[in-house]
Amino acid sequence: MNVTIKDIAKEANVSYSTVSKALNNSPLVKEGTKQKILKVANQMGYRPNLAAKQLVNKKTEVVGLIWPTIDRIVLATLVTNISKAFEATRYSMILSVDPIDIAKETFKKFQVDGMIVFAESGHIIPEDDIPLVAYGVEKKGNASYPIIDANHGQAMKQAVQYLYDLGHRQIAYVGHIDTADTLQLEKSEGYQKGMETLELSPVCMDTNGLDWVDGYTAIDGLASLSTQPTAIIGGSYDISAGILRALQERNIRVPEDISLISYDNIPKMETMEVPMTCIGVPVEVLAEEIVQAVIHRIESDQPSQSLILQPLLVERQSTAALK
Amino acid sequence: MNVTIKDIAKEANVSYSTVSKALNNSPLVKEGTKQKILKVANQMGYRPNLAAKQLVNKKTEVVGLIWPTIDRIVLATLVTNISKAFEATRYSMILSVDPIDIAKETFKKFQVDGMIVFAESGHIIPEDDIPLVAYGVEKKGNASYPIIDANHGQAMKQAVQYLYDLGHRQIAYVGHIDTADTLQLEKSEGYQKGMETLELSPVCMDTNGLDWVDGYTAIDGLASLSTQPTAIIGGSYDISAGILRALQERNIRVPEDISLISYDNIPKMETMEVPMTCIGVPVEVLAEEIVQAVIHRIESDQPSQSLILQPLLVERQSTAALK
DNA sequence: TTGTACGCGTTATCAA
DNA sequence: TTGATAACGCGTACAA
Repeated sequence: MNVTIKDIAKEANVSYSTVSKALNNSPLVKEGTKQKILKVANQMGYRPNLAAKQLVNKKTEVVGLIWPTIDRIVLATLVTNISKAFEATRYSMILSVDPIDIAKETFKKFQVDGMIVFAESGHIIPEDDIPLVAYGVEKKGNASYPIIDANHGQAMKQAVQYLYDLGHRQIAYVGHIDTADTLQLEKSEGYQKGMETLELSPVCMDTNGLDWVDGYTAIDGLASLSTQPTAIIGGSYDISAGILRALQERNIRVPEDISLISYDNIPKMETMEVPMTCIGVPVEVLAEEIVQAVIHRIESDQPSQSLILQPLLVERQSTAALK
Repeated sequence: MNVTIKDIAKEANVSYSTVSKALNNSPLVKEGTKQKILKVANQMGYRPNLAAKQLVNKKTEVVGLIWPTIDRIVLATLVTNISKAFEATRYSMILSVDPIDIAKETFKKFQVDGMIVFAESGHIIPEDDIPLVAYGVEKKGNASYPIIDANHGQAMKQAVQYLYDLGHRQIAYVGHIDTADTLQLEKSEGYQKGMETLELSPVCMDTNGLDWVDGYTAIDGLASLSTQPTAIIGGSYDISAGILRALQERNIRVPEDISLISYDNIPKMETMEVPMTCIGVPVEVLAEEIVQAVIHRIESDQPSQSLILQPLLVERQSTAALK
């Protein structure tokens, strides 16, 4: 049997409503008694009963995160960061790896206050009464919920400009190009626009996938290019890791022979064999924005805005000025 | 505002206690009224309030799964399968990716009925009042909770025997050998014992890691072996995928030139470039056993037993009899 | 400043 | 077979 506020009341010789007030830090109770009650509660190992609270408040202070594509590991870092970001709030987060519909049912059962959804690009989620925020979904038509996403195109343009400023003119993009995945398309298009703006001719190497091995094997095509690039932009962490390895095996030094910059701004970039210069919305920022967005949506009546976050370039040792 | 049993009672002209009975399919209510009530409830879109139920029952019918090492993707398949396995029960599952201690706190707050923990090998989890089942943790001393695990050593012996029966005598093991990870050690030791039993001399190739690339690069050492293996046992899915690719790039055909069998019994093995013969506890079985174990622990007073599950060999096209 | 009493939505016990 | 009522643990208006 768990200890309740009544038990505490008995122990502290006060009524249980006073205990309730004290525990909720109400100004309606004298500081002295408050302290005494808090102390007793602590000693007895009191834990509030969420169910009872919820029954009264009609609030759970829980947000559900729906992550149906658990096998796409890229998002794991983001999930971890979102989870951390919630620690600073009064909300807790629970996770479901079920398909969206099933997960929504489960979360409704739990009466979560809000939901975050990671969905495939272009996919619209039917929204019902529970506040919902989506991450990385293309805004087709008018979704009724806010969408948080990174500005992938802008990131690519910025990467091109950065390399340009270092003196590079032969800049290749290695990523998944021939795909229906709008996220990937935004990246390759951003790269191309960036190149055109600077009057450079784009060189794309298609990885035909998003895994390490795809970046690794794409470099096989390097030799057959008519002009050798002095800098490469990798489309994602995994791809860039594969690229880096492939270059090293060919004794092409990074950054002395080729500069390499990667999309995705995550801590792992720091600890690669060659610490990687990268571009993208820092994953902590992304997490924080997503968390703030759901909370805002839950607590405010004003409609929440969709949000496109701007990328940040972090310079490390994989890029250098052209000699 | 959600519809409650009282609303239904009013609508159906019965008392709300009758509604409660009807909804719980109690035999204490006439079939006719039961049907009527069910129909009304359905029409009104009734959803039971979990919090209220929980307040009375002291049960949430929720199990929490703690998965702190979210970045080790191997477990993703298992998580998905466990989630599916729960669908057939009256329990729901929620997930936390926080460190064990924090996750336990969160789950206690939710008053989950039980927990499943994926922990690092050799790590003992302090258990408190709430039923707990661990997966894949070495039983050091006497943990107070049951541990479900696969018999990795046995799996390796079985793999060796299988290849032996196909006529192979030069059987190499490619996996992470020089490590403190007891899971990996059990595998390599199982292999060695299996070889010794058949009076064959073991040949180990250390991958120094568990990723795709580790299997891929380990094959670099193949040429320098004094005797070429006719069969290889890969230590995990990722490793074997790397091995397969490396072999193909060297124009070594699987299974014509070398037979390849992999540890890990997961559906993905089926869809590899060469459908992979594999050994291990089928992930669906593992999931089912884990789910049954928690539920048993929750619902029965008898102490639950730890469980070592036996592997199953699935023959596909990556292995063949020695010509 | 503290205590009393009620209600949240449900189950369970007992009386009708 | 049905209905009234207490209880679960907590928050809160209202009374003391």
